[in-house]
Amino acid sequence: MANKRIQAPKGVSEYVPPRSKLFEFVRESLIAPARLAGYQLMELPVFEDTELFSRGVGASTDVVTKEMYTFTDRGDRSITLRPEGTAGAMRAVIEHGLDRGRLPVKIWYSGAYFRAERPQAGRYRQFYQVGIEAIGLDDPAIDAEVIAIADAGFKSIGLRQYRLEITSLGDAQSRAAHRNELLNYIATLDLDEATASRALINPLRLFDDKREVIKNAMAQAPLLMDYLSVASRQHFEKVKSYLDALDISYHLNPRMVRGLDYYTGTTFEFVHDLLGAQSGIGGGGRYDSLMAELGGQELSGIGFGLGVDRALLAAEAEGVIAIDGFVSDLFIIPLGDSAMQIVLELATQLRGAGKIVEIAFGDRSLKTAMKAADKSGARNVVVVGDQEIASQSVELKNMSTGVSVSVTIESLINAL
RNA sequence: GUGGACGUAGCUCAGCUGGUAGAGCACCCGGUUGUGGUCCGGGAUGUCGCGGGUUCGAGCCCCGUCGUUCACCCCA
Repeated sequence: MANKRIQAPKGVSEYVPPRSKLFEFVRESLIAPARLAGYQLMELPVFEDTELFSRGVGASTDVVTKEMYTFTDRGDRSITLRPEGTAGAMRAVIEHGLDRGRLPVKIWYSGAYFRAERPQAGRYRQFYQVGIEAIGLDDPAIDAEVIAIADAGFKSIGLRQYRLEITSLGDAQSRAAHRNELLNYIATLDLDEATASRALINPLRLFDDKREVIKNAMAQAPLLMDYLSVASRQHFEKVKSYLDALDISYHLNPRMVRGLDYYTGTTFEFVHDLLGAQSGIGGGGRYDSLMAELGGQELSGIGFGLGVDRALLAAEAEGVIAIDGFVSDLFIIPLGDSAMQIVLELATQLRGAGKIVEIAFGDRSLKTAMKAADKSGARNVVVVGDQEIASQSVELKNMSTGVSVSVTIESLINAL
């Protein structure tokens, strides 16, 4: 009886050579600007107490109500695979007392997140995000800095065909004032049951509906932007002026809706043109009450999450990155067993000096080994046999020019 | 979760109105004596996603299932 072939779980994204190199490049590029701005790493668990998300992300959100991987562990605890990064980061900040220390707390993180959705292009059940959080400052300048960091990441990959959309969700009083007006307006509409019940949970959702009928119906709906309190309005105006000063272009989108309940004030989203239905490559915003909600100090914060999978897809769609061959510095071909011992040692030495060095294993013919060297993408090749061991020198062959030069084994490192 | 399309060698795909599988690329070996990329010769590879059904006979038809993909939904 043949063994059943085991496949990866449905909808996970995975990266294997040679494309994994692009993934690595994209992930590192996205987070590099945060490092340069003084953000520090936080490495967190991929699973948390379920309550962290129902309280932090919001019990009414789709993410919490129907997309979480929740299970009971052996100690009868309800555990959930993290669907996003901010709640866990806040939990850790509070647990380690960072919110009682020097402010702002500036952290970055990177890793896998989980959502049990139906898979689609750019939407996976396990996906990768990098994110940052800046906690403990209300200064609109840091809103602009956070947005600028995300933008710098995308730009450094070479992405061009994306746009930044921003809005302000205001403070609690702004939203309360608007919510009443909006519900009154929605009450005048003739909606199907599903839409109506969604509207009751979060009326802002209707702004995001893609159906033409709803779009038209919502065209005259009151906008939150027009109900901002004086403080919220001033804050948002400042953020915009800083973005202008940074020469970061943005589109005001007063109808933007975010799926996580904790967002307040400045909120933003990066949308890419070439990605189909799953076009958001990153997003984030300010959260005024999340820290307190999770039992920490009453501090406001702002952060973002950028989709590594989608940024990679976008970069490929734009043709700004492509798989190139693997390149190494040196390929060493040992002839015979005593040569192998020396080569093993030599390779270790060169690698210690930071050189990428591969060895021809398997005792194959020289011709075959040369072919292997060619295919490996090595810039240089040396053969080590009895002659070389006796003379302590090797012919260093440049694979692109075909030219060899004689160098002593000792000085090989300088010749690479 | 709902609906549509798809699932044949590592990859891209072909396979006529059902008669038990092929191409290109890639891969492996060789073209003698210690040097690759071209060329020539040779070679391996698939339980045709999986399970069941119809049939004398199924990669081709039917059902189920798993997966992929696109849209809805949702969002990174």
